[in-house]
Amino acid sequence: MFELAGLNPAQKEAVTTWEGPLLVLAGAGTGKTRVITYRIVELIRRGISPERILSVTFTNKAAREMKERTTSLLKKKISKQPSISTFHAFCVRILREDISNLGYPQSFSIADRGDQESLARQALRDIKLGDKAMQPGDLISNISRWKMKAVAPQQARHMAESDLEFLAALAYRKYQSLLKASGSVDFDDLLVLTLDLFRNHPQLLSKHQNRFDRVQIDEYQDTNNAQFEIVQHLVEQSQNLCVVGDDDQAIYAWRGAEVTHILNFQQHYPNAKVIRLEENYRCTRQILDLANELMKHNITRHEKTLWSKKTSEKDVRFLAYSDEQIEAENVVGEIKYLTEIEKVRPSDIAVLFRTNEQPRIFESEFRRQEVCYVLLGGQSFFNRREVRDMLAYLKVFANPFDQNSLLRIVNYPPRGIGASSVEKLLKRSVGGKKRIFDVATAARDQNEISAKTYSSLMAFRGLIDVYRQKITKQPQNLSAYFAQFLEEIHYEHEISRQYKSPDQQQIRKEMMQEFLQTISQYQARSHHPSIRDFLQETALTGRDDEFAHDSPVEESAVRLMTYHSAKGLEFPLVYMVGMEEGLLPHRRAVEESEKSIDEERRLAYVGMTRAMESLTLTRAESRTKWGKRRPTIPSRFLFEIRGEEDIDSTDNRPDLLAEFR
DNA sequence: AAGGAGGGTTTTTTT
DNA sequence: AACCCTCCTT
Repeated sequence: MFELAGLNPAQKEAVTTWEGPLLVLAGAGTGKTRVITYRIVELIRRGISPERILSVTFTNKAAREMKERTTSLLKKKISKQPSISTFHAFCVRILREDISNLGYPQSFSIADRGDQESLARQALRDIKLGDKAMQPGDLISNISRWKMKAVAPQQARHMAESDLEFLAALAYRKYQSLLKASGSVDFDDLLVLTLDLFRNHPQLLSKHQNRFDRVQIDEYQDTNNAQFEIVQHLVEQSQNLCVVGDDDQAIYAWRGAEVTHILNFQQHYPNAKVIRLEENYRCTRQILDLANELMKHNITRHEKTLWSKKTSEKDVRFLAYSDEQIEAENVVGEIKYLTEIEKVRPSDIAVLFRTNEQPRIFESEFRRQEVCYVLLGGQSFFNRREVRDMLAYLKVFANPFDQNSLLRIVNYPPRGIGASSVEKLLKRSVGGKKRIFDVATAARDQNEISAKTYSSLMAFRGLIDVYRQKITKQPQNLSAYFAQFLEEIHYEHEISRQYKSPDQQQIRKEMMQEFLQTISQYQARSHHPSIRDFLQETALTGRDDEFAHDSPVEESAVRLMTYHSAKGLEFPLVYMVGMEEGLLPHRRAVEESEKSIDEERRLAYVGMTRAMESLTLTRAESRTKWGKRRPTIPSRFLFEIRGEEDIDSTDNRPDLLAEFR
């Protein structure tokens, strides 16, 4: 037990409280990951069989690190492993076993964001609700909200209070039927279907209840209703639930997370014990004081007093530059100096921002000044056209009924299967229930498509089948076969043909190479590689940063990421850039409500409390957006942090804000 | 069917 | 500035 010697009394208590419900209110930097990890280790030492322990983390990265940490703490090798995974990955495991009870195929695939978007687009088109009235993204978030509240498409239609809502409900139905017809589930379905299983199949529920008798949930403040209920079902009998979180770091309300779950834990679990961790080991007092000051402006929260023993001579810095170009130049310039002259480790430095558009200018500045950087999180890689194409090909290989993906690539690169022919085939496919290949002969016989188109289509089907078979037979050659396939369809050639500028060509070919590399990396580490498994992994975890810390390049690279992706991480030096009204707090939050401002404030708090030694907040006095340069207003948070009036003149704030919109 | 020109729209955050 | 859609010509 001597490892526990390093823990403070509160931490020790949290680690050794094993029976019954436990709520650990752990402020930023108070060692909550440590507590969870030690709990797992102690439980195993106490004789609880590892596979009976379930620990749910928020990100894949956290799960990975927790696994590594537990194995190294245990010293002895154990034959069975505790279940440490994200919520979604946990649900996938359950569904792989039992989803057939819900009328889905055992081998369902997971629709990623790109799939969701094209399904939504198609649904909106079919409902004749143009992109003008509702963006695919809006439809997706509506659908997500419905699903989290367990509202079926039919119900949604009856509940609609406006025409737009009614049409959205129709689109929801269309979306869901297209999704199901392709044998896929989306992210929300993973939770909703698991809950469905638990609610309506008692014998399956008790199977899973008996499987786990210790359950831990990290970042509990960010659980949504479905997750909350799943957990409730799971621990119904044992009540051995430990949740850890911090209401001040709740930043996922927009995704359906409910802070009330952590705030009302004691009502939900009347026997709950509550332990507070309030000593911060991460930040210097200078940083922590300002962060606490900021949070005083949020009214509805658990009062807590975070304190730190760490001090430093360095103060938190507030810097303003004339525009975003100068801001980037200076921040990168300073980082260059720090890493090259002061020999600061680049991976100890993080640049944090609110939106995914912000890092662009920093990226080119890092490249120009030749400082190694890495852009973490974000789905930008998977939004690239080339990557989406290649994913679509893989999906067609993996799932012949994935019509959505097939449509994306059936004529790309162009092979003589035009839009109007596809349109006619689609009409015959009965809403995706039949494949376009299967209705092609009939369409040709009735002269709906030309003989030429027909033969291209059949040749394409043949090619797909050949490669599908090759890959199925020898999945260990996945990446080689796929590269060969791309060669055969002249994909790279198509890039050169389509993009005139050498710059564009190079970037796009690099994307293609990078994707191929992602496949080889997957193949190298997987014991039983398969397309389906690869796709599942990419859908659940995005691009694999998994081996980030192994690779020497990334080890020596400055970190760039959003506040959301920085959650749970820490860095000796942190730069928060673009501290302006409209960016942080984001414009949409400002337009919405006071509540959304509170969440933006928590976002700023999360950002500040990532910093261990040094924190710098910068802003640009003017910024170019949509091709227009506009003056900006300092973020209100800058004032709140330092006590209202401190900062430069703010007389014209309301007018400028109007102009910003 | 293919390719190009032109016009309009877009950017919150992600498992 | 990047992307998508639509329309027009070949």
